[in-house]
Amino acid sequence: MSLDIQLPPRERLLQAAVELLANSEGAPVSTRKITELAGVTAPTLYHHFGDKEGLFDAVVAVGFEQYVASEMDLEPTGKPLDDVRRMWDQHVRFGIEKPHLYLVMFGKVRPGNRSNRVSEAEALLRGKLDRAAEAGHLNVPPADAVRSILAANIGVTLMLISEPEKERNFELSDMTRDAVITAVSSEAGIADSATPVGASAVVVAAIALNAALESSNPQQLSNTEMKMFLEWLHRISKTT
Amino acid sequence: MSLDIQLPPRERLLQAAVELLANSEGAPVSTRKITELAGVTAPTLYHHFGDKEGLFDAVVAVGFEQYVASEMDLEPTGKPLDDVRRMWDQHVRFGIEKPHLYLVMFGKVRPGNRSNRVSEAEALLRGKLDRAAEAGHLNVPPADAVRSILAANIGVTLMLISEPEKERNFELSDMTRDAVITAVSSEAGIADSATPVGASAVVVAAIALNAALESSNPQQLSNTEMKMFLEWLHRISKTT
DNA sequence: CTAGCACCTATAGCATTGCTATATGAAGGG
DNA sequence: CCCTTCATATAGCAATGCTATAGGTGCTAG
Repeated sequence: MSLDIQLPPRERLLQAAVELLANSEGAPVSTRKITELAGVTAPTLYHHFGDKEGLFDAVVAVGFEQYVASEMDLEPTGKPLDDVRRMWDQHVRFGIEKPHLYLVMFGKVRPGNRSNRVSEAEALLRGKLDRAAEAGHLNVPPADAVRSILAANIGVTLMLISEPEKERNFELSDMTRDAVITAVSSEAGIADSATPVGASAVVVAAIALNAALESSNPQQLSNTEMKMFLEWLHRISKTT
Repeated sequence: MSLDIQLPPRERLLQAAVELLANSEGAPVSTRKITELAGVTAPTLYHHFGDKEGLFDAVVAVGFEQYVASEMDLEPTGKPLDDVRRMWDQHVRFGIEKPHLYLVMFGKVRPGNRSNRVSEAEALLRGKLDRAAEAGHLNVPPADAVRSILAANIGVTLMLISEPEKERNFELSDMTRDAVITAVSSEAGIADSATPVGASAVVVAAIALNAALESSNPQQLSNTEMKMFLEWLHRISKTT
């Protein structure tokens, strides 16, 4: 039941924590299980990490470095706002692929006590947004843009994580991403909302009809007709 | 140290839980402190609520009802999307005013396991958005709009809660709110002031869709399907 | 009036949790 | 060879969520 590979205990503890964190679906992981799997006793853990939270911080630091690295691997596109979009996507992907790590990083909110990881993620985003601002692509201060984008990004990721895997609809991410980024950017100002991207009069009308039908069922169509009608309506409502 | 007011133990437990939850700044609240403050022993708690989580659920249910009530108190403005904006603001205000309750509701995310409160909040929003859709103010299906808005709303609220009270910048909320709502909305509503009095929303929407289809034929339906679809649309458009 | 029954509460204690006071071992420098 | 320093282990504490069991308490049936 212990990691036989003879590494220094510190590394074994980290490895054990990662493994248990990954396999226990969101359930709390005890220090005892960790030390047991690492083949080590309790004081060793506290000698090296001081705290359970210290150990988890170390684990998260590793994960966060991977996340940052995966972002740094990508070359800047030249359009800073496109970089921001890509960063958003990386963020979401990281959360989906390693939910346990992500939740340790961003999941436990405390009043008046912002977590380090949030600050670090903010700094990362800030870099890109400063460049966007220099290029005149922002219509709000970068500091404001960062907070808005990051808040939405975390909110979306948490929501996707909390959804059953099968039901996950990533359009949610794209939609919200473009919404907040467009809002802070001066490229396509907020004002042109009258002609939203990809929306056609047909889609708008189809959605409206669908909603209206749900609240009152007219008698002009039989049940089977209505069923088919609704399905087609649904298909029309789906853009792209 | 105990609540002297002689209420039924169940109520005393609820009251004690609320009080401790409110005063302990985000720190975990133990069942022992709760039962002690309520002047009651452990089994009583488990008899009435089954679980610590059960007790907290009951507490949260009370808080949520207040939240819903505060929303219901407001009369609809007539513009569904304005109602949505107000709902967003109510959500944020609730989170700021009762962070402990809010965090119990929305703070503990588990992979693949959406919380009841999220679903309930979704249903609330959904009501308003359906009306917006009926009025032709949406350019995405209401279900998608709900998720995007709610995810951003929760994200923003969590971020505001996690910030030191002095630094809180509520512009973050307004900015993000308008961003996501604008993104899902088509202010060029099809059924705005031109809505004939007395005509049902279904008929209006059907006529609008018919008109929209005449100018652009979508690819989602085959020719035969489209033919039948148009005929049914026609039947629906005929007022009885 | 009393026997029985359902409901509610208390006594006492279990297993697990994070963490630590203290002791033991090993490695290196004087 | 001793002494310091670092790293690990023994054993156990206090707090946690929860429960097996038993004891009231009030209501209804006989």
